[in-house]
Amino acid sequence: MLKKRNVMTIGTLAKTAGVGVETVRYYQRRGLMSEPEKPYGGIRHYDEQALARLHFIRASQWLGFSLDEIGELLTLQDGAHCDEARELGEQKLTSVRRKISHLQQIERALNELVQKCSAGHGDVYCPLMASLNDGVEDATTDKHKVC
Amino acid sequence: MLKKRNVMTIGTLAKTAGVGVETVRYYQRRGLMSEPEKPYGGIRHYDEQALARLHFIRASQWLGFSLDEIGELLTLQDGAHCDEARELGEQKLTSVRRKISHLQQIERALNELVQKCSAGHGDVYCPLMASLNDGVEDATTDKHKVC
DNA sequence: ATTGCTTCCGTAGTGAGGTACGGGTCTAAG
DNA sequence: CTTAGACCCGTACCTCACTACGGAAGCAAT
Ligand SMILES: [Zn+2]
Ligand SMILES: [Zn+2]
Ligand SMILES: [Zn+2]
Ligand SMILES: [Zn+2]
Repeated sequence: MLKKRNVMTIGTLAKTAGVGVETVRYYQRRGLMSEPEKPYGGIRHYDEQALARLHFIRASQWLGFSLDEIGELLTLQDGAHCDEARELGEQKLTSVRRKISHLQQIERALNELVQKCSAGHGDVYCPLMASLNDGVEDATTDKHKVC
Repeated sequence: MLKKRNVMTIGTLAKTAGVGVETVRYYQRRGLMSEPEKPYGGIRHYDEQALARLHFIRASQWLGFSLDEIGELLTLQDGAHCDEARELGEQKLTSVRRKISHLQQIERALNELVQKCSAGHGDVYCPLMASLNDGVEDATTDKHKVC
């Protein structure tokens, strides 16, 4: 794993960025990274630009962007289109907030069910199971259609 | 769509429960629902038990259970194993809470990026893009490995 | 009786984001 | 010089929860 001053093989690149080799090749197939020219009969080498690109992809991915959206972000990377990139970011922020409130709804419902069950119902029907059979009351059908 | 006193065809059942016919058949293949006996050369009919089962599945699914987990829940449905079902519920609750805090982390990071960008950086580098290139600082790599 | 919607049944495809395999070629260490 | 371990490349496979397809047969209305 000698990287002669920012020149790496695909394996070193992948390990440095914390992804698998196959993942890098997959990003290349998706058009998110370019494949360097191969010296005659030799092995491709990658520089720190490639590493930066991998960082960009993983960071964007962590923020919730899909690989398609990341492709779009990459075309806006030149700095001249930062308002469009910000627009994408705002949309993603909205969708993240929607996901959070969806999960919080679920959290409340689930917590209530577990509480009711563990509050000891003496050999009568289990309110947890009963609620599942009834459809978790109004929580599921009604509100889920909204979000 | 005549349901002669709680007897339905698969299509009526599906529509009543708000799912597709194919979905019902898929649940049958998964072993989550049983397939009623078919009268000679005729059409299977479903009763309200089947409908209740569909409600159970969709409610559990809404709470974040996978179809495999729902299969497990169904075997605990008899009321004698409600502590085991509650255990599953508690695990799911934990995982939902983990997801929420994960998303909240993302929400903070994304919000900060968008704010910094829209606060007008006069034709200099865009902090949003810069952060993506750098890996969104400590947020991504470090903390994501924890959760 | 003919049209036209369902049901029945098996198989196959979707999307997202990879992961695995297999056979060939390179290269570095011993 | 040999051999272990990368690399190269295409293709297939994976999970999850559906969704679609295709052809035969049933059932209801016109
Ligand atoms: Zn209980
Ligand atoms: Zn929802
Ligand atoms: Zn900007
Ligand atoms: Zn995480």
